[in-house]
Amino acid sequence: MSSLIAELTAIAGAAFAAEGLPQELGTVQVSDRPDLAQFQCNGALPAAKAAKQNPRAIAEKIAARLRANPLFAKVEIAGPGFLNLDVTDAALADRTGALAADETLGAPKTGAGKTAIIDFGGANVAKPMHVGHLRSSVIGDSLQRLFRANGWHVVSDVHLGDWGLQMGQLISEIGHRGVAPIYFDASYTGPYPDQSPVTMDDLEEIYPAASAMCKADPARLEEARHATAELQAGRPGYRALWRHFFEVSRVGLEREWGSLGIHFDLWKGESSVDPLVAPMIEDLKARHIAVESEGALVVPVERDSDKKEMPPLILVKQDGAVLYGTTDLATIVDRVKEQNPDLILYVVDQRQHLHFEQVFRAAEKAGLNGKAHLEHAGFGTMNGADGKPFKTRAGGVMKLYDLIAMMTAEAMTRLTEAGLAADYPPEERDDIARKVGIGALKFADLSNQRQSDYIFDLQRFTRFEGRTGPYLQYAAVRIQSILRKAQEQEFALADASIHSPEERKLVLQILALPDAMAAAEAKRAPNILAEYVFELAQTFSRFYAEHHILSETDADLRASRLGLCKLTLDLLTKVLDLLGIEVPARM
RNA sequence: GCGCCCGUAGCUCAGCUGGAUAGAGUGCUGCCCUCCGAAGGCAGAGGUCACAGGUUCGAAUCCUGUCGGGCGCGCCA
Repeated sequence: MSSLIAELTAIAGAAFAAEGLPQELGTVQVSDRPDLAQFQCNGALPAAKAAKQNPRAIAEKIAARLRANPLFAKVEIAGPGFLNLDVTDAALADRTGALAADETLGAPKTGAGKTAIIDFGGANVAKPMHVGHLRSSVIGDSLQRLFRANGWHVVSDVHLGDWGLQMGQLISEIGHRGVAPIYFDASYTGPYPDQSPVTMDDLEEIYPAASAMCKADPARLEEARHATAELQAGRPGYRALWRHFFEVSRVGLEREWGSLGIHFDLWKGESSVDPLVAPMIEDLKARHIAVESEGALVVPVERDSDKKEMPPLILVKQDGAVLYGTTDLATIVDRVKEQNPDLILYVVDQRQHLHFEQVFRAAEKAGLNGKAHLEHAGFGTMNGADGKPFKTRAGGVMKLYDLIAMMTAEAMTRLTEAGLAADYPPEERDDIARKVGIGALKFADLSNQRQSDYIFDLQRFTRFEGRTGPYLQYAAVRIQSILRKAQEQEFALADASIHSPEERKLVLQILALPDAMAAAEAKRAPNILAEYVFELAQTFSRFYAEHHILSETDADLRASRLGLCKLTLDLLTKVLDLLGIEVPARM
């Protein structure tokens, strides 16, 4: 099914075409002036400009054609030539019934038959997740949910950082500590123990220590570099140890993302494409796409049209090691071979934009990307109240785990203050606090425009008033409560019909969902969904404040209003789900 | 030095493929619970859309410049 806006646009487009004007001029949008009309079409203005005619005269011709269509309750010309349109209540109710009957709630099928790989998460093996991973995870997860809902075949990939120097640093540090000598015995050929010699907690302690050691002592750094090279060359003991790091980390990371309701289809990493690197380099050299420069092997990616300096992508550095641009390129080769995607979307910090531009150019130059459109959906940083990247009070990097604990604790405080869930079992209270805390964090993050930085404000995010996650969860819970009572009284539900301005506005907002989903996908912008769902809740509140529902004595009217409640709840739940936010059963 | 992003209400932010009176939340003032969860609803005050030019019938939106802020710029990821 198509959206109402799409239907109106098609009708208006046909009217323009019938007048010998471009069909695209028929674009219909929700009116900027809801006091004047439900929808508007501005096409007569550019048409007049091109044809050097009076816009009102053109608008009049279009209006005459539209008036012949019984769909419209009103077709008016206003101002310099705006077409103001109202749709009949019968048509609105009809479209609403169709949307309610559709199990996807009218999701636009923009991705039908297409495959997207979404690369997000950005975590590293052996390192705990911190606030820097929050946005990639939350935005990437919302995009994977949205793309799936819109009919895409989505493959999400964490693309772990698991193959660089940090691995060599860990290995050499463990060697020095002598906690697992068997892995360092060059004469031993295995098998190696199944049980990891280190836990995630160990790694969290060892990694910073190893990193500091390498910084302080050039000899240790050299050792780490050597260990990295040996690992990549396949030394059995190091490979076995690395496998332990990977598995131990994976368990920890899955638990952490799991607590946020985030899941990945693939747990690949830089190491996964290691076997593809050497053949790829040989291929690029043979085709003279990769050339030698200052002792390194690079792919020049500058173009004549560049306004800025565009450094080449370095594939192999002077010492023979490969860089993350190399593994990124090999990952494209792997993805094209495995999935043949139409789109590869990288949800990574905006500061890496130049890097991705280099990688994409190199991939396109070498024809490695198949039919895939390569796109970097960058995002800004989460800052503290001082406008600088968010830190703990002590000034250190805040772990994601601690941030979530903080949000959950604050949510519990708010619930207690409001006297909510007071007599529920403790486990349920904890569960509600967790959902509210995470919902607050996700909604705050996702309601900002993706590219811009934003300021973390614990108090503001967890409020139940205003534009917050908790407010939306509360709105949904309140409707659930109404429906529960309706069920207890065995009240019937019916398709929505329109008897008042508040009902009409709510129906119009409901019918706009497919457009919000399409726009959010096109711009890779979850904030469009966040805005939509907030407006939906607000529109419902106005309807709710104005009308009796359970206490309505006219049974047909009551059934229609209950139907509207149910549909609103379904949409609220669905859009919150697209944002990765759960609604508690009660609170 | 070169380049990218940003500057909108006291505060936090939308809006930016040009279009009618620039929006929301919060904060402030006032009104609304003998009825479904008032964590709500209604109303009001609050803006030279950083500044200066330009294009256009029309600019927060496009172009140029200035000022202010953030970020990036070959062998880290």
